[in-house]
Amino acid sequence: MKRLRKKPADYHHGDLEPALIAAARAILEKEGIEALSLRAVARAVGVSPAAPYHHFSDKDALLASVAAEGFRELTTAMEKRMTRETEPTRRFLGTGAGYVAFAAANPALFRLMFGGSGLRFSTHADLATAGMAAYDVLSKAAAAASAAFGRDPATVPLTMLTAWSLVHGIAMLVLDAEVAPQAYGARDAEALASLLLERLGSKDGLAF
Amino acid sequence: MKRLRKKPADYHHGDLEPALIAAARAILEKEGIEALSLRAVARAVGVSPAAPYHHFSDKDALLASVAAEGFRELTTAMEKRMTRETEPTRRFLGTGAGYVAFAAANPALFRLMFGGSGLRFSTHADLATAGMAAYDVLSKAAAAASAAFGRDPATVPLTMLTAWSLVHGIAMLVLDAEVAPQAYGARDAEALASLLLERLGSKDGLAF
DNA sequence: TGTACATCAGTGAACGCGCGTTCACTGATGTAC
DNA sequence: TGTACATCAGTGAACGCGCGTTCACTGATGTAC
Repeated sequence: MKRLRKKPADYHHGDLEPALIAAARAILEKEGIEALSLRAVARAVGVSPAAPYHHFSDKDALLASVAAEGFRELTTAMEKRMTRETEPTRRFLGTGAGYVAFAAANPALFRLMFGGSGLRFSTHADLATAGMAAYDVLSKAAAAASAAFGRDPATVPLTMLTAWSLVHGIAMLVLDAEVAPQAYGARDAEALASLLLERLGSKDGLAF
Repeated sequence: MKRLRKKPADYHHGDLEPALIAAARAILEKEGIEALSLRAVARAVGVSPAAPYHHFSDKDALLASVAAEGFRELTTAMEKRMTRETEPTRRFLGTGAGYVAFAAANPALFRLMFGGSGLRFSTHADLATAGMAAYDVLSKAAAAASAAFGRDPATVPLTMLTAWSLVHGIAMLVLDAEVAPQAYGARDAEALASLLLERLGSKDGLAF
């Protein structure tokens, strides 16, 4: 059990690491990636500029932690959205909708997660793990949908990649204000993604 | 010795504006967006840090010009790739392949064009125009393909958006190293995009 | 035709700024005895 | 039990840096006469 700290003038913050990550996310969404400096994060938490170095080896490590948290939330967003359905195809569509809903709710974080800064999966194990977990949700849902539809399992990777690309693309385009969901009669990005995915999945819905 | 300066002919650069844009692109691709400062660009061209201000009101204006040039090249990349084909469907597929090929050849520029920094179309008319022109190529090709296939013209916007999202998504994912074309038996990003697009366009190619 | 001169397109120094990171330090805390 | 002390998690000042932008300036150029 953690002992209660006296709130004012506490020399030791107690939960600095998660607090820094949370503050970084807040700055990211409110002021954008270019305002996200280590000093700004420390300032937001009310701590000296050197304090973060007791929890992160450098700025990149903090960014990687923020991105990893993002992937974990993306994973649960997809899972939650998926478990609202029982039919395999609808569950697959649900993961896509969850993906886009997450992106729309966390635009700057989403961009950070997907290469917005120079973060490398290869140098941050935690980030790579979290990324893989998110990938797996999409992948397994695609496999289940494909199987339920009686399709050759060999086609699963391409089906999965098609859906992922579509969903990632629409998320990015809406984030960039390149596409307005309303222009297509959709309430929001998630609805637009569902629309496109359903059209994609329906036989001869898209032949051209 | 004051007399030892550059040869007089060099005092006026003569083509500084395009030279700055070219240098900015080179830095962008070689060193990344975070290395792209106005001073670095001036340095690359061999000009004082204040010189760019005679051609661009501020750093953002230079970035917007670079992005606009990117959109113009994207447009011609799609057009060139499209005109290699005669059949409307294949022409449409060609625009998508051209789109991805451009992204793969100019990753950092592509990211700049699509919201990588905080550039706003609304504040840079030139950029907006160039963006629209690129959009039109894709849009018209989609309409032609749809018509040739005898589909309801009302479905064109969604077909176009589906293809755009797919192509934009696969471009981004390959740029982020999130997806390796080789893992899908494709030579490169362009080949992978063609693969997905063809599968998409073929009747019952993707039902799930 | 030659020239005065306005305009253009550079220079180079300076400005204030916020950044990432390091350093020696110190207050708080947990634990062995 | 009380206490000494190692360890932990902060502080605050300082570092060097490169940035965007401004300023007064000057050399080069084009043109009216």
